[in-house]
Amino acid sequence: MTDAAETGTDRLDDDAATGALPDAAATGRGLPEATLERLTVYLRVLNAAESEGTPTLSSDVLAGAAGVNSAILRKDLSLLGGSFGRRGVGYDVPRLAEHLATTLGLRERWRVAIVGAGNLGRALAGYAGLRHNGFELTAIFDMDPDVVGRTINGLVVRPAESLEADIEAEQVNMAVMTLPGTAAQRVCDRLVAAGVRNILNFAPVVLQAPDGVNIRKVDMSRELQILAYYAHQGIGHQDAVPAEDVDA
Amino acid sequence: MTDAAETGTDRLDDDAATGALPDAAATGRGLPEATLERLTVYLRVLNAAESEGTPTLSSDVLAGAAGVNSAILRKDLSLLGGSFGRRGVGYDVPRLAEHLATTLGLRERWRVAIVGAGNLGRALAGYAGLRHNGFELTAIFDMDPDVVGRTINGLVVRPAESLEADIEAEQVNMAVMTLPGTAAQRVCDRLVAAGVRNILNFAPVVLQAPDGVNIRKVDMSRELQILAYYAHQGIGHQDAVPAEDVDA
DNA sequence: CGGTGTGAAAGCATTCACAGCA
DNA sequence: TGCTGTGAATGCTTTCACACCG
Repeated sequence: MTDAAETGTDRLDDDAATGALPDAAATGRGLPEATLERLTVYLRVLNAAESEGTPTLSSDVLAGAAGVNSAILRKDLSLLGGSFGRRGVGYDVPRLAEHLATTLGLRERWRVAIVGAGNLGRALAGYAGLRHNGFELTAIFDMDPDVVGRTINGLVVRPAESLEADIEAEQVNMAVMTLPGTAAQRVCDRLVAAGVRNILNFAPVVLQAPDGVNIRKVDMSRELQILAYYAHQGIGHQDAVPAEDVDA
Repeated sequence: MTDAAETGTDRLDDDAATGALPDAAATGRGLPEATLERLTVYLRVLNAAESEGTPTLSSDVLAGAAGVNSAILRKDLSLLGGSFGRRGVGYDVPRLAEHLATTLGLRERWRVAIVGAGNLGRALAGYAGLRHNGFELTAIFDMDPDVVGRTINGLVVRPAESLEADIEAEQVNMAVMTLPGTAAQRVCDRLVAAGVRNILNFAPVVLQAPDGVNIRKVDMSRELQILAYYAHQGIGHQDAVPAEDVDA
């Protein structure tokens, strides 16, 4: 009943509740959510800088490119422990990038299954950001017999029936759910039963799952609605950088 | 240079930086970001309950279905001003739903253009959550001549060249960017120049935009990376409800 | 100097706990 | 009695400001 029943050709939604960890920051493990979100942005900027051969970046420049102020960037990096900057110089780009990637767990091997081969599932299957960073797309499932058997990005879409067996056989340890809200909770239960402990959910539904299962939600209609709110109420929310000249 | 260059068949990414408003809460306008995110979830649950004919919902039940605790739900609703619950009974479902929708600006008419007709753009075009809630999909644009002219969900894909003219002619006031990172900043500039002040960005890029432009970002690779972090570091982040029996 | 790293202060958000109304 | 609405307390996050180093 928690299900807003979004059905149709596509399978969508995005969101990310802000569950804080029990105890966090200062320990080196257990970084604050807010910091984690920024780390992913820093990493992206660093990767871009690295592939351009930029050797170092000051906190001002890096922060500008990431759309945050430099104080919080330095604080974020200080939570990571090691010292990656040199005073008077800046941060060593490759070293910091590597450290961030490791901290985020991107040096592990993530075997990802996509469940739901609609437009959104196909979009994700071809998404470069998935293929990079240690994410290995292993399987795509769908319930629709017309879709099963088709090839997407080199992978044959498999029937939902083989979910459990394939997940175990291929050691899938991360799942992306791109399916209608009506099917989401059932599929989630099956994924969990099959041993998956990490789920990225695009269905517009609040999933119930046992403790120990990591779930994140991406909810596009949430983002649209919040945008509508800011547009409606006095214009002027800014999520982007206020037109400063920033360019790593 | 802030661009991580994600290219390919699809056009993806999701994220949402947490830009707080200047002064917020208590005034009735300017609700905290965190509250806004939850309001959209409450609204979804309320809509579901309403279409099932449930007349009232207690804060415990509503909170459970939304995946939050009841204290924060009551606090969130109290920020809205009006009193929508009756002590000893609960909240009047249709009344509260209507109030939330109005507060979020969903009773305005939003004329939305999608820029980028890849898989992700197509997924969004067919997304029921867009058609509901006052969002009216007005136009879809793409740069690829092979895609221009195709019909998606009843709309013919238009060439990027006509972006400015069409936006003005059809009074588009909200844009969704589902295109590669490499094109994102240029398109954003054009949208802003054409008068669009509300943008939902799926490209994996930090956009620069002048003050007064509302931008939100949805970044899937961010969500994947944060999931990887929790999976890597001691398992156990929970974003879903810890398997309580909640069902509106 | 220029720029990092970090305590201490300020600002937000969440939780508690209870008064008050139906 | 049951459940809302809300001040007060707690706990996070961000910002400030400055010591310290190359």
